[in-house]
Amino acid sequence: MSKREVPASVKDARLIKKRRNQMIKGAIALFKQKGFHRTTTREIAKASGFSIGTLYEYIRQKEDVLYLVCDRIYDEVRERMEKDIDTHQGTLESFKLAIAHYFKVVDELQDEVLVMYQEAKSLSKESLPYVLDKEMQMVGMFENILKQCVDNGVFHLNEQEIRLFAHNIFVLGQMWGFRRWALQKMYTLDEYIEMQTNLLLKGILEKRS
Amino acid sequence: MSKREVPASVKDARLIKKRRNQMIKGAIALFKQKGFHRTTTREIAKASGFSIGTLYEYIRQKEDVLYLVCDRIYDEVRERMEKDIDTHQGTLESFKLAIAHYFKVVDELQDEVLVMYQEAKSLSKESLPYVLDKEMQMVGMFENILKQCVDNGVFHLNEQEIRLFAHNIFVLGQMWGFRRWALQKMYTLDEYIEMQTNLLLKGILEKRS
Amino acid sequence: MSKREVPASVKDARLIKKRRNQMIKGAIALFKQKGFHRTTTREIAKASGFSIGTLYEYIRQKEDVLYLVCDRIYDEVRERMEKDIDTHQGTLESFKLAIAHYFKVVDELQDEVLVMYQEAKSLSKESLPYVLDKEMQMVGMFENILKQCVDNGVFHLNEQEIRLFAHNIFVLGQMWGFRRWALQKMYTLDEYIEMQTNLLLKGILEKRS
Amino acid sequence: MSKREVPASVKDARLIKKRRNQMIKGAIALFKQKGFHRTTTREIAKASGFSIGTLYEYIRQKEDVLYLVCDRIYDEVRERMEKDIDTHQGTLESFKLAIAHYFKVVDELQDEVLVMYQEAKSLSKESLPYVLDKEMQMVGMFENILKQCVDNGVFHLNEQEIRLFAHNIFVLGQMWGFRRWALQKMYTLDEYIEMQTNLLLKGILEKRS
DNA sequence: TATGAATGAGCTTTCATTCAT
DNA sequence: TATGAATGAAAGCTCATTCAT
Repeated sequence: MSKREVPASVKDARLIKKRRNQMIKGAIALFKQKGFHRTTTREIAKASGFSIGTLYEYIRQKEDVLYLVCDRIYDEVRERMEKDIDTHQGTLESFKLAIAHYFKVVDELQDEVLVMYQEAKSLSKESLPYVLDKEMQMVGMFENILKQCVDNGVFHLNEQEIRLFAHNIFVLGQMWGFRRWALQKMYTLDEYIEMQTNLLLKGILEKRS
Repeated sequence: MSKREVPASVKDARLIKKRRNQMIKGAIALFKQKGFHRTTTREIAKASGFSIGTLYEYIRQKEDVLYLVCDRIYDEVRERMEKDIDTHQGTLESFKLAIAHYFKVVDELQDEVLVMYQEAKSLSKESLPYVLDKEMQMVGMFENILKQCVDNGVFHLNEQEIRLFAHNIFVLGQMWGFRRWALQKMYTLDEYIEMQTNLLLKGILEKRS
Repeated sequence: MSKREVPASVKDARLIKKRRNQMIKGAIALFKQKGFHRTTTREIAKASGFSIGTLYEYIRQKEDVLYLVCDRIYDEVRERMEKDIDTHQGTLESFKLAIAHYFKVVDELQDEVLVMYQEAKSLSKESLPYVLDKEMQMVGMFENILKQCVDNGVFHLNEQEIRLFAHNIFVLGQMWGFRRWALQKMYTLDEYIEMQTNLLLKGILEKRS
Repeated sequence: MSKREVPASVKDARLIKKRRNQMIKGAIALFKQKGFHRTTTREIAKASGFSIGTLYEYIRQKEDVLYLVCDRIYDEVRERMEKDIDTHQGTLESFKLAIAHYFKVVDELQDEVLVMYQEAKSLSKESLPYVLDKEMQMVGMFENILKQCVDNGVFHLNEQEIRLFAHNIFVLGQMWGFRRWALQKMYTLDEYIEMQTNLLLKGILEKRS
């Protein structure tokens, strides 16, 4: 799985990359403002700095733009996560740092995350699985971190609990973005991170000893 | 706030209620399948059992249908919650029951909740606040339950924590619906309820004393 | 010719008269504002003080309203003309008075005249002749006045000239209404009357001896 | 003032000119038959020789077509007037020629003039002033001619009279078109010109000397 | 490769007219 | 006679997509 090939008429791979970068950048800006459906292909072309004809040299359908955008956003998030996080330590501290870092990445990319969050459902039956797969990889990252901690005896969680917990972390992170209208009025990002970390951890830390 | 009046050309209030019920029912079925944007007004009319002309006797714009749908879904959720839940007991057991009940309601209405979840953002700047307001009322319900428990000494939480916790409960409930493609493959509803309740509770229960 | 029967479902002639009066009054007010095409039958019904269903008890088609309106406006103009003008004197003074009076009537009914002027063209091929016929009767009135004057030796005009002159008077009167955006900024009604009368008269008054 | 820019999506100015010419020609033909309101945009597109989509590449709204049509007709009328008329001579003969020429132009373009005459009022508040301005320029042309004659002592008229007279000429010219159902049955164009010229002139020629 | 004019299916919305009550 | 809910044809307009240049 991992990547759906979006066919282009143009051959030059270098050019494809360049043009698609322009396209993704322009499209995200537009999708933020008006959503996928209310954005026209002409607008995307214009925001990308080329003509509508050129746009269609690099995609087949409008929906391809959405796929490329979603794909890119996940790459971006994962890249930032991987750059700064060591998922293999398996200590309480590394777990806390991972959460904090993830929440910060969501905060930085909150517009992008929101776009993907709201528009991914408009992907075709064909494209959606690729994006969901990427999402599961992100969740999988949290699973791995948790597993390391469990292996090290920091937490006691079974397989099922690890999975659910990873989902919770993933969603509570996104929540900072998609419920910003409520949350960001009440807390700073740091407060949010601290409170959520506490709540999450208290739930699973071994309390007897 | 509480309700935006959607203007109708027809005067008979009873009829408005009846027709709008048909409309909401038809629209939800369609929005489930194809989303708001891909559903046409003609389809809505047809699914509602009347003509396109009649549809427009009961709304002014397509978007009104979406508002009506969102509004109804929240009423439905709240109604079911209120019917079976006593929010004033302030006991651990009542808290657990409230969560379990909420999760069950989300499960029963999962299509509806998903629709509202995914499409609400397409509401106009004018309508959105009304829907967000309803959402905050739901969150407020959890806040109240938590407050009662805190007052009774069941939990120790400050104002900020209560609020965040209420949001978490709300979102983790919805999560059962909007991440069903992952979660419902892994757990039954009862398992989900039990595990989440555990995780949530362990985080806040007073452990020593 | 003289009148086209607009069929009504209702039998009671008295009622027909009453309802049509309401209708004409309401319609004129609306046509003034927005023209015939932009006025809906619902608006006409409402402005008339009854329901759309009732409206259609007294007409067959929307266009009938326009016909009734045009018909009424001509009656109104003619009625006012006939009330105050003696067309049989054949003196210079009576001619001047007739013109002045006509111009004053146009001024008083300028909205109505404008409506008829602008909308009559929307009448069907069937109705239009009846309205044009009424218009010709008005022109005929001026012809008669002119003829009397010619018979009395006040003017020297042949048949052709009388006819054209009557048209000129008719149109220059209406002009006060339909070019009001220009004329009424430059002249008062009295100035307009005086100047036009002078110009008209100098052209035909016997100048020698 | 002088011209309202009607925005086009297409950039090639040459093409815009060409397509709009087709459009204007097609639209005039249709407006003649059925008026602006009863003509559909699809009909205009078809009569112009292109698709509805293409039509909207060259205008923004249906009303723009009407504006373009009115604008063109005035240009056409003025162009023809300017080509053959010297407005600066200030002789009786040149005045007569100007009237005759104007009446002939109205006769040649009588369908166009009629269209503009009947439909201009359907222009939006935004466009109308531009058309009225053009109309005033035409009237201004007659004013100038009259002024020259007054300066040369051919007529004795004050400012106010010149203005009114110019309006009269303008309207009596149009009258040949918009009352053709009556006038053109009674007179030939030449007769009409001669009679109107006589009536107009006798009114203002200096009679004593 | 890049362009942008052309296309037309399809959208939302309106409104004259009907007819059961 | 009066009502107004129901209808659906038809309107204006948009926009994803194509293709000749």
